[in-house]
Amino acid sequence: MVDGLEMDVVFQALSHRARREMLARLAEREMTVGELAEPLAMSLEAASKHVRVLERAGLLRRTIDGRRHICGLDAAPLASAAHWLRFYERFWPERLDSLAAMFDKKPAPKTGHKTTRRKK
Amino acid sequence: MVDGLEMDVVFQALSHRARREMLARLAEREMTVGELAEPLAMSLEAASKHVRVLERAGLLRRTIDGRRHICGLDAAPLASAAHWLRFYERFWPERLDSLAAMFDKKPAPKTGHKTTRRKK
DNA sequence: CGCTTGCTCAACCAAAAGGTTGACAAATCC
DNA sequence: GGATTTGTCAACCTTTTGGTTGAGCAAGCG
Repeated sequence: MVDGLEMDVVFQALSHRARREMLARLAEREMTVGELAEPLAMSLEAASKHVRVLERAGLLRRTIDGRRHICGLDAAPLASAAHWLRFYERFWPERLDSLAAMFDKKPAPKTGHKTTRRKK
Repeated sequence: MVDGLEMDVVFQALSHRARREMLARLAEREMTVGELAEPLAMSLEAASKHVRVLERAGLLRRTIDGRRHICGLDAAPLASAAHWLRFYERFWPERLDSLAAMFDKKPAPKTGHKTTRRKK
């Protein structure tokens, strides 16, 4: 079971919507910190902190060009994460249909997450 | 780009080593909270909190059997996470060799993460 | 019955996360 | 040179996270 300490920081970086959106946009093209911050409903400094988190996780590489900081995606740590997840493939339905269903469902079948009680 | 709010809670659940270890052990067999807690260097209550975090993320299902709480793996949210990650496949080296290398390297090639400076 | 086991709850705590604002530094523009 | 743009730093605040301990409850066991 491959599971470095690095995983902590990678998964944690992925656990915030704003950071995932940054990665998604970096997948299209390189961007400055300001560009990354622009669509986000927060201060530039807050966005800048998110950039730093991604950088610490190794998901973002920064090139300083004058006063602009140009950010690029580094997906390598995502490969590690995917590799870690792959171990559990055997436990989820292999047909992607049912996976797709998880995203499409209208009111969502109310995933009960009910705590069942065994033969009272 | 599929990216539900649920992702926050899943990735966050995965961001702690103890919780990942719990999942790994649940992949082998169902376990009680006490069993999950046993190998961990923390109080039972602390471990119990981790179990709760996994439960909130939908990664763990609990069945109450008398005084014992029996926990089982639910890998479905991991499928969502894997699906999210797959989008970035195109950005990492497809040969698994290099991925394997990332884990095997002895002193690790000191991933510089150096901030480069453009044509001063 | 009374003790032990398995677990949660409540209170508390320190540290980290996520956000703000104001000041400042360094490039670039005019 | 002066103003503007781009981003960081520092201080501060609130909420969440991760841990502790002590109490308590509900099953099971002798």
